[in-house]
Amino acid sequence: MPELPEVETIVRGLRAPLIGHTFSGVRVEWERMTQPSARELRARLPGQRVEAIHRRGKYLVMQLSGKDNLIIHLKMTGDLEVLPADAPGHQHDRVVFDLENGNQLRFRDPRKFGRVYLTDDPAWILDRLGPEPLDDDFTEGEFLALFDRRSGRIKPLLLNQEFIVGLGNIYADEALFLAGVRPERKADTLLEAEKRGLYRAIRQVLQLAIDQKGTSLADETYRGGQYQRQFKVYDRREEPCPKCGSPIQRIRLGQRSAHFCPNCQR
DNA sequence: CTAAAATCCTGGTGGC
DNA sequence: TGCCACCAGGATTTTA
Repeated sequence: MPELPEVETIVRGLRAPLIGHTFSGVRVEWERMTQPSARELRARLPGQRVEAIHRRGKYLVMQLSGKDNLIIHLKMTGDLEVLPADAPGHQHDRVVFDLENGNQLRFRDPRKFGRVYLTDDPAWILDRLGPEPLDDDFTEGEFLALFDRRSGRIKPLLLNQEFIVGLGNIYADEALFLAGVRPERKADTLLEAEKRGLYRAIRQVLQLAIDQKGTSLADETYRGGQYQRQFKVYDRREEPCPKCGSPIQRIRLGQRSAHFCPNCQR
């Protein structure tokens, strides 16, 4: 599942092949994945050049020369790659963008959860998002302030992109392990020292994962990252905790799995 | 306002 | 071997 480190890795890889190049067409294989419609994409996208590519949370944002923004969310199983137009296609290619230089940007997504937006006003998509955990100016004090009037359990809260962006099920579990906090703890019961530890843990886990070019899982399209080798708790049910040897537990929390060490996390 | 459940999707898996 | 129920989860929508 592409989370912040995977999207960041993909963004960095797309800059060289895309920036300065111009879209010449688009083919949509699954209508529900684009907004606006495929018809409108075909009318508006051709002729627009990619001027910059950024990441905001788990969204990939391409600034285009025609004042539009092409915004893509990979959700669970999406992946993007640039290939020559005559390279063999893939069964799960859902949206294929033609470029004037003879290449294609291909959005592959077996589960069809991904989304493609074209808009001249990205605010309606991006404005609700919480702070970027790795920004230099995202301070410990700002993180502490996020807990105002928050009473739900900490794990679902970390997954809420309006609270803070970038964490998905993997890195939320890993950050909570590093901070020594149980996923089912109520947010308003965390001590200030625990919140400070969680702030550091989130930034450490995400930065290390970016350094490893993200995580590659067997049932997902995204490949190349190595962070799965660093998992301390995620997908390690009944395996020994790397700190104390206790069996890692897996529970369900907010319709998601949560992994933790019952001894090291309180 | 916040919290939590339901929803969208398909490929892989385990049980029989 | 085939069939089928079930599981994985990011973000939006619905419900409380």
